[in-house]
Amino acid sequence: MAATLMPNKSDATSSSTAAAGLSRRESQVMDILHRRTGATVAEIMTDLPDPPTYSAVRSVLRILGEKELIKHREDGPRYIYYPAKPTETAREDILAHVVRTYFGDSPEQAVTALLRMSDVDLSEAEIKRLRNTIRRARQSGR
Amino acid sequence: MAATLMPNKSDATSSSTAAAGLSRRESQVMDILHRRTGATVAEIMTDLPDPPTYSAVRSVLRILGEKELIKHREDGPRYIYYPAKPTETAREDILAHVVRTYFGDSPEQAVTALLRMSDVDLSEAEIKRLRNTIRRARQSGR
DNA sequence: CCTTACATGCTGAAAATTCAACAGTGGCGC
DNA sequence: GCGCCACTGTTGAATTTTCAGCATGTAAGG
Repeated sequence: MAATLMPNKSDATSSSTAAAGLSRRESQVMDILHRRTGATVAEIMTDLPDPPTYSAVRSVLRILGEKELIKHREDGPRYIYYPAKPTETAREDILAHVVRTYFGDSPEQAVTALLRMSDVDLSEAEIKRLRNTIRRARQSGR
Repeated sequence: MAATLMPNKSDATSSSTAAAGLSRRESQVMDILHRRTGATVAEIMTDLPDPPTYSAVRSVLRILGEKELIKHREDGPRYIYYPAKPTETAREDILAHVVRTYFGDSPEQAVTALLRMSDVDLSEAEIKRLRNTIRRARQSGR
């Protein structure tokens, strides 16, 4: 049943960094943290679009910390910041958001777009693995 | 000067609404516009997380217009706003961003996550279509 | 023809975000 | 031991974002 993914729960936007209620800079930093699986302030600063000062980055980091969206671990003299929730969790959230927002709640269409977008990069092995995944889904699901 | 000052070559984050340089509200509105394929101010207001006043929405719309991110068409007495660039284009942008940020540049992994996330919703017909898509990619791509 | 309802366009202010300077702390080489 | 360097912690201000009120215009209804 569940024709689509889910009936509209409530909020129109829920977790695509900014859509989740984060400011521009906050989103950018979170993205970097996910992409690098943790990073130092210097690294974050390097990856940021219009590199602000060191202090500016630290301010954003502090706010993200207060919102409990990130944690930090000591690495000798400096800190390494990383998302409080695993990237895996964030993946689901953002995929759900993207599918709902840009693909009319159709995961299949998203998959198709994904494949078409990168087909030249798909190796045979990867395609094979994909087919397995699909087969598995087909068997277990229904 | 720390050795880590690098001119930003092509920004780390670049097109996931907010990551693209939009503010929180701006992102939310753009998302709604994509999701509804055009909407009136009233509709936008309804879908917005913490519904602000009519005027507030219009302000955001005005700014988005100045940035040429949206257009509007007249529908009798009111306007219908819609993204300046087709949703199709936005899809590619955001997918590229998501894949790069959350899936280590691996489209396959994204596809897998997508399938796993929604496998129970995949109908046989859809799976079949998917397999066709994959086969096509395999043949044409390489 | 006049009134009402609802929409847009605009302006100025409140709130939030973004930023930079300054102060404090600990490690490392000299 | 002493100074130097890199880093974190904090505060206050500039900029941007977000918002609401007011003025104006147009179509529908009496």
